[in-house]
Amino acid sequence: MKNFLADLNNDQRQAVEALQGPVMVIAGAGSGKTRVLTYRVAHLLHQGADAFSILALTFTNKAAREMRERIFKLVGKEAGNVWMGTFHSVFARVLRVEGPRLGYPSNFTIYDTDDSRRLIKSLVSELHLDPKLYAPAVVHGRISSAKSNLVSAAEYNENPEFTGPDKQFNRPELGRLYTMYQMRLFKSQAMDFDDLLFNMNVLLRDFPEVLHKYQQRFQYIMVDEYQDTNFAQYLIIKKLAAKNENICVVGDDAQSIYAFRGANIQNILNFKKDYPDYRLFKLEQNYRSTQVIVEAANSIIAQNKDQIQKKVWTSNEEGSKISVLKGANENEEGLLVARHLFEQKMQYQLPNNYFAILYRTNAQSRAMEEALRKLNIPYRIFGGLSFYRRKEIKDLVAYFRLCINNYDEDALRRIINYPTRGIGDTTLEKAIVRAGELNQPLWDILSNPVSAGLELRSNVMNQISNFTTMIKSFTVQVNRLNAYDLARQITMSSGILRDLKEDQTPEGVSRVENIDELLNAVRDFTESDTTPTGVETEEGKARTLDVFLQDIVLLTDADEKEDENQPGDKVSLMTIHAAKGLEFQNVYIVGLEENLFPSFLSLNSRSELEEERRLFYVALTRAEKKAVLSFAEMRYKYGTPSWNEPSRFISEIDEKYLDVPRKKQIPQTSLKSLHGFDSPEIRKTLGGNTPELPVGLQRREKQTLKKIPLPGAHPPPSSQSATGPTANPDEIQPGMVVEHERFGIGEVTQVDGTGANKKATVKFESVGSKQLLLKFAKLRIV
DNA sequence: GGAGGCCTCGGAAGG
DNA sequence: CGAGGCCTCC
Repeated sequence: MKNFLADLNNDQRQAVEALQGPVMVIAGAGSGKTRVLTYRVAHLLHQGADAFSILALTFTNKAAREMRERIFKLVGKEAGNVWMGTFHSVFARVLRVEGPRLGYPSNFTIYDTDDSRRLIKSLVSELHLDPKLYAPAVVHGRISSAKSNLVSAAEYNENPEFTGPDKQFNRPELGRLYTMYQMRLFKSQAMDFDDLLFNMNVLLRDFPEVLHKYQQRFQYIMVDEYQDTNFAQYLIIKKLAAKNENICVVGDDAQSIYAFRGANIQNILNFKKDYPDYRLFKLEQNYRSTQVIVEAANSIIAQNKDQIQKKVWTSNEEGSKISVLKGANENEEGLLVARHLFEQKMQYQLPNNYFAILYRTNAQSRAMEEALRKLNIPYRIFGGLSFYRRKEIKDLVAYFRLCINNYDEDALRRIINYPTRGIGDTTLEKAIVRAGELNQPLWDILSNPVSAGLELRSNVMNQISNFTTMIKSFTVQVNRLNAYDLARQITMSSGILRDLKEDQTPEGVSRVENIDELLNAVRDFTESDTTPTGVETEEGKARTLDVFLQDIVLLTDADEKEDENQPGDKVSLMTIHAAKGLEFQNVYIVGLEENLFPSFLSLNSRSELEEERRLFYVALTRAEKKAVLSFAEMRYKYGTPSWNEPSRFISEIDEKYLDVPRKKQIPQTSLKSLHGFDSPEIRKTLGGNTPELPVGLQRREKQTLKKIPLPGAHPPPSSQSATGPTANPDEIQPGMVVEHERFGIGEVTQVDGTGANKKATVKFESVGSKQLLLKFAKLRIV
């Protein structure tokens, strides 16, 4: 057996070997975080742990897949039995089993964000509310935020803390919308993404036998990117881990960039409060980047107040300094970047895929694309519309959904008249009203229109009957045919393909190709032994369409393979958010201007500004060898020109890491001339700068959303543990009286192990007996 | 039901 | 400026 622990440095190995008890690993950028997680799982398996008792949670399918592959390389096929996946996929899997306790069938449908918004839009219209005030995205955001904080619709409506701001913003019906939204989801036998976490919490809260069962099953729990967890996720982990407390969370507070979508950095800062006898490991050696990049990144992040102290360092080469490019406008910036990239590529003979261009907002990609095209440099943009969110795919998938779950109202409404079959808005409207009056699902009304008292012309009645009969004929096949055969049958008989083929434009042809691509994916699934998200299908379990469908809603564009029509060696273009977790030899961070990066929306609060700074930290630490920063003196924003100073983040980097003395490259004179140019007169003639009022309104909305308090919320973080004079581990002997910074005075009753593994059993006056690893316990001999 | 004109609005994005 | 939603008109 290969001693794979030898592949690890000292800190990594300790984190891997600390299998029992609560463990927090603070992993600096590029410090081998994934390595620790994967080796930990491998080590657990080598130590005899049952693969089925290990739960490893990630935020993206990609991270889960990569981890699984790496564990497979270390331990072989046993890796397939580890519960490994995203929060959503793992708990969806549990809810397929336990959902009936909450009244959901095990084949419940999962609504994605688009489905949820469509439902809200329809509710707003049914209630005759102002669609501008109750924009689906706003309403959904508020509901989502409540659910992420485990606030139910009933609690929401009772609590003025939520309803107050709604009234204030002229949206008094928001609570009612939340209630109705949940009712409609339930009637559709559907959960949205937030429900997967919310309902998992309900299960663990209300069903002690379920709690017990999964506490028993998941003996070892690991969580990646812990700094990104929200309250609902935090509480699930805490409950599941409560019995064994074999919980290991890995993260980096310096890379927390998702507070805006509910991530709560307090979860990482307060781990020590939840698990007072936790062990903390810091991975501080960076293996990715040059000294210049590591040190420059350190000098940036040092400006933040909220952080866990650590010193990231590297033994890599010093490397070349960070270049700064200045363009007169965004197009010139693009050209300078493209030229610089081209020169690097030629000088060092590098492939295109060694380069990435990172930006703050998607809109910045255009200038970069144009410049790259001019120089014939191939590129790939990440972060477009995901395959499964395209209209033609959602339409066909809606057929699949409706066949599997006849009560899926969103799917029903989406396809009842697509392709056109004479069941128009008026008819649908009547049926919906009737469904409301009888409090019955829309599907039941349409299945029995006569007994429901629907009065329609006979040919419309016929069309409805044809439609429901067709769907039912598919439904009975779900368990008889394999996924591919049924999917093909639906595609052919529904008329979708015929409809799409009528459109001979390039877009139309591409839509037909996409349908083919979806069918290929179904065939792959039918013939393979894993689901689309990579979970192994159970032995002997049929590859039916419902199993396929359960999975694909959890996929995103990040899970898609490269365009097969245009494979090859390309420069990567993406937002910094999308670049998290990736690395490139050469990284360009563009658009480094005040009001863009940091975003003007972040400038009013320290915490938001600090998140922008962490974002810049993430961007810089993606680079292995060379980082280049660029900015434009002027760029068009919404069609009007705007002038901004170079970003503060450039000047926050210690000058010695920049390859041009900053005084020359971004000289004060330049700033002055910028100011001179940006005179009120000029702004006036050019039609002003950015709009002000809508921005202000937006900001306030966001802040009230964030005000939703967390039930059982954490107190604010405390400072790091003090480092007083501590005893050498060798001195500790049984019988000694020692003092621990947190547990107080106690007597050493036993000492085991040697070296780094040496631990003492101490009987404390206040908290009783504790086992402490002496390397970390910081005991003072009294 | 679809084409075309008009209006509005603009952050980052996992599942 | 440009994308997307909505309305109108055929």
